[in-house]
Amino acid sequence: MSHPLDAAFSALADPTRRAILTMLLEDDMAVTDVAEPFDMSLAAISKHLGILSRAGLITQEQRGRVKWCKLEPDALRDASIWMQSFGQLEAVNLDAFERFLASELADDR
Amino acid sequence: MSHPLDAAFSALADPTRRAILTMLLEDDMAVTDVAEPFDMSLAAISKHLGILSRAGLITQEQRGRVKWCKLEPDALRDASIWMQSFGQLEAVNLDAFERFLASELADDR
DNA sequence: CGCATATTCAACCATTCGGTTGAGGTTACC
DNA sequence: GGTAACCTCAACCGAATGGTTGAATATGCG
Repeated sequence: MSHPLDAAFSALADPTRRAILTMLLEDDMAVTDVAEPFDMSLAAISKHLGILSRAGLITQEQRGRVKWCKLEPDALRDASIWMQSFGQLEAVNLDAFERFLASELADDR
Repeated sequence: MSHPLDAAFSALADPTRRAILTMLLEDDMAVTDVAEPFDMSLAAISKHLGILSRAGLITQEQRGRVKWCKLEPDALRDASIWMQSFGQLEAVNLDAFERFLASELADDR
């Protein structure tokens, strides 16, 4: 799973993980509190959090004996942009975009 | 995998499938032509197309002996909307989009 | 110190995933 | 009609996924 989008999208593919992200939208939470509403073991939730963390969708900060989980909304941006490109390319003039890209790459040295 | 978002995101999690979607952005294609640039069997591509189709990201129309694959960009909307709810991802600005695509092309997998 | 709390680790299990191969069913062409 | 082109099906395989349990590791508290 080398590409970062792989990690992001496959992290988002699980409903439990999406629910966790939604919870974190309201506030940062400790692992145990994240686990509370779910009907599965704490260890399972811990794994889910690891996956979200490795995908960059959350960060975890240890403070004392509790580990706080924090949403990292920026990480959703690349994935969001990738998806929106399918809607937007119609609006955007593709030729102009390609010329832009060519000049961008040319300038870049 | 009951929730439609599950299907959409997990379909997007595979780089081969994202590459297929990108190809279909340019034009509708026959299954064999979709498969051509990839270093894997036709049957494997056929499976990928089935997954994309079941996720609603493409539609396939049989015409004669060839089955045409067509991008269904609307299907990305729900997933996109879901992601937008996370924070201040202001509507994608074109600069970010272009930078992203440039880097995407650069690491060319 | 001793015990409870918070979290992860390790081993295991069933299921799904992404690929292969080989056979088969349609459709088009000479 | 025979053959080639297009695509899927079915069976199989190794690896990854999502869950379990029980033990282990820190940290905080009385």
